[in-house]
Amino acid sequence: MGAIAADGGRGCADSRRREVRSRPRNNRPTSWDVAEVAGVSQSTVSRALRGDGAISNETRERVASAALQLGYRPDVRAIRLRGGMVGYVAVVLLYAGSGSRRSLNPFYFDIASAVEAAAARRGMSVLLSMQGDAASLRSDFESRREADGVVVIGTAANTAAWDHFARAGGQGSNIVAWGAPDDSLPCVRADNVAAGRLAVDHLLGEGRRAIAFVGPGWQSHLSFAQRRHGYLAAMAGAGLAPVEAGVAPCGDRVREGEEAVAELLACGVSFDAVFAATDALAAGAMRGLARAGLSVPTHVSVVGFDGGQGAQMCDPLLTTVAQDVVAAGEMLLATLFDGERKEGVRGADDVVPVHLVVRESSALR
Amino acid sequence: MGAIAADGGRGCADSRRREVRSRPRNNRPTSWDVAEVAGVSQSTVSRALRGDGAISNETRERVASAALQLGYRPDVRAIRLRGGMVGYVAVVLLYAGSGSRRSLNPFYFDIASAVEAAAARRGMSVLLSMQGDAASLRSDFESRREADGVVVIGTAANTAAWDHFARAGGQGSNIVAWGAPDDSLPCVRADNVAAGRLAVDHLLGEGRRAIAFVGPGWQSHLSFAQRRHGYLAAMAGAGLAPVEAGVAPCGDRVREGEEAVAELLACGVSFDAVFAATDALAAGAMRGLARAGLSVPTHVSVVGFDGGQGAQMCDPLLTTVAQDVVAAGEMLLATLFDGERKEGVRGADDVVPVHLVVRESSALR
DNA sequence: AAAATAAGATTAAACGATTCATTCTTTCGT
DNA sequence: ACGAAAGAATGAATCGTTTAATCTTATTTT
Repeated sequence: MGAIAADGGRGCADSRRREVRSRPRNNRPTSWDVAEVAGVSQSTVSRALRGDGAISNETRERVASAALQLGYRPDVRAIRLRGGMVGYVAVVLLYAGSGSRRSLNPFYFDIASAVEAAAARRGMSVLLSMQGDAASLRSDFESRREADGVVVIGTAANTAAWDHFARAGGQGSNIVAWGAPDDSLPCVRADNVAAGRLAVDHLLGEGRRAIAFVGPGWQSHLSFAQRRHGYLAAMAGAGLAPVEAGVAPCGDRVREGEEAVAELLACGVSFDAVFAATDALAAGAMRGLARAGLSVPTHVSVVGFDGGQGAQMCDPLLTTVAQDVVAAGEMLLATLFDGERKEGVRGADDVVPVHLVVRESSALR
Repeated sequence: MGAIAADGGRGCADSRRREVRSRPRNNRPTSWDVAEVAGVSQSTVSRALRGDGAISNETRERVASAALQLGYRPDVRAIRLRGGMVGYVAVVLLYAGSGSRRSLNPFYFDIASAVEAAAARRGMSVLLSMQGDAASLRSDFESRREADGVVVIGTAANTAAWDHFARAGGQGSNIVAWGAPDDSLPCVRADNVAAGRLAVDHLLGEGRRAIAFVGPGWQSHLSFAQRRHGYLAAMAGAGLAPVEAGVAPCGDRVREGEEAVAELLACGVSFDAVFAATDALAAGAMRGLARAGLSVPTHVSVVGFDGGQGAQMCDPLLTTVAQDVVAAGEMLLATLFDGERKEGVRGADDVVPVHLVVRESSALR
């Protein structure tokens, strides 16, 4: 005690520490700087700031104010090195189509954005890969293991890529998909069946009876099949016969919607409403109707599915079954990180809710 | 010393090292494992793999094969902590508008995709941030410094954010912008003046004379000002009077284009063509024309600007001045990484080329 | 009053790479 | 043959945190 009082024991200890850890003052403050200012040890700073062990209130406050004063923020790089987490979620966007005709569904960006928001809530960042082929995935995320988890987004028909992901999932990679063609890997989906029902019920409420489904009819993709199933069930429930316009497996583009409607009209099939499995297909359907001199919604009502920004570029504005993207992002990351994995059986609450957004393409005036 | 020599220096050294660094075999191999297999020191592994110092060919090969055998890949977290480059480009997308009405220009994703392709060519990956406010930027990329460079994309009116970036750039952050409001930080732009000229010349070639400009007219944003300038110059060159429809500063959304045209019509201004500063504005203009019973392109031709996927959701398909996104991505990364920085003066070849894509909205039939 | 206990704070050991300063061999020039 | 220089590999410090293991005191128990 006496000795310490002689020249300030604390100051002495500090200067010694400073010598030991020669500090070149790179640029930003570290927990050592905070410790120096607060007059405590570095580990105390760490514990005080994260509210970890036993710390007196007075010390906690002194540390907090020192940190504030210096503008201290912990360095993620060190935290991650120490803690085992990388802090990255890899988001892989899969193209539809192939070769030079490949394209990305703009809605995927809405999902990616929601994933980023959910990741930010967990203190993580997003590594984006839009090149989307199996090769780039292998080099980026599997072999280097740069991410703590991988979110694959896309309804692509690229079976090679999906096989690859399924294999990676089987080998213990932390992976989850949005819109996988089947259930061979953990997957989050919208409530597609409800979506089909919702669309049909809305159109029935408007007095439509001959409601056509525009979308991939084959078993190629579970999400599409579910939407179709909801549509068929609702039609059957109303005692109406379904009208289907075939689209190529996983077909998801404007042109394909236009061609489907054109084919329907060419065959002389009559209908007064369209439920399209995708907003892009719906936009195409509206083009096809316009080409044939039919007015939306006067002659034909159109309802799409997705609820992204694309629906607002159309004219008339597209009525659509919107997915709750925020919930989707949260659910994807929960599946990746918040336990309850490897369950195999998924409950009904693993499904992202949908709701109808009524705009101009179905509002009879 | 004597003890070590007693039973074989190398073998003993290895076992000693193993003892010292108790290895819990978390999951993936480290450079120490490679060193053990190759029978060299850990630091030699590092130097051998990155081809750094003086290493004999034989050792290099032994290390390489050991690394291959173990499937070793250096851990980014450690490299980062030590202060090296990590191979990440942060891409920040800025919202237009604010609050709950904020939205992202879909074209930004095309740019982001091009940046990713350019980054992949350099062996780098993309860290995406779409939350885009100054706060998240500060926490993500400045204070934490996770990326080797930052690409900011957006024509947002969010001056606080831009100020922040300018300050970050001034403080030595490796940063480049696409579509900054001014030249306060390194920036790559499309050849906006040429774009305005291109659009006007095309419309003149169709026989149009009263060509209206729909876009932000004020000085709010350099890119918009340049497009307007190209328009004005081309009109003056043809001896025609300009027709301008004002849009809010940095206004970039469908609704704003629609309102601008509606206002023009309400004022009794007559015109037979529109050049819009953005595809979204052009889509809005077409909506406004349709509402007024005017047909595109029969009564009025419309030309947009951007050339992203959005232009293909419109009906009729939008004629637009397309930017060479591949060149844009390459140029952004070149500015970030390939020297020639801090020049202040930028030559004409720092401008991304544009070209006209003629589709339905201006093709008189 | 001595010993046991608990609270508060400190030391030091990881985490996994890079890199500078050494050490140990060899080879070469004079 | 001896010192110098080059070549090849090693040791140890470093980056900035977290956290287990200690070390002080102050307080309570017997």
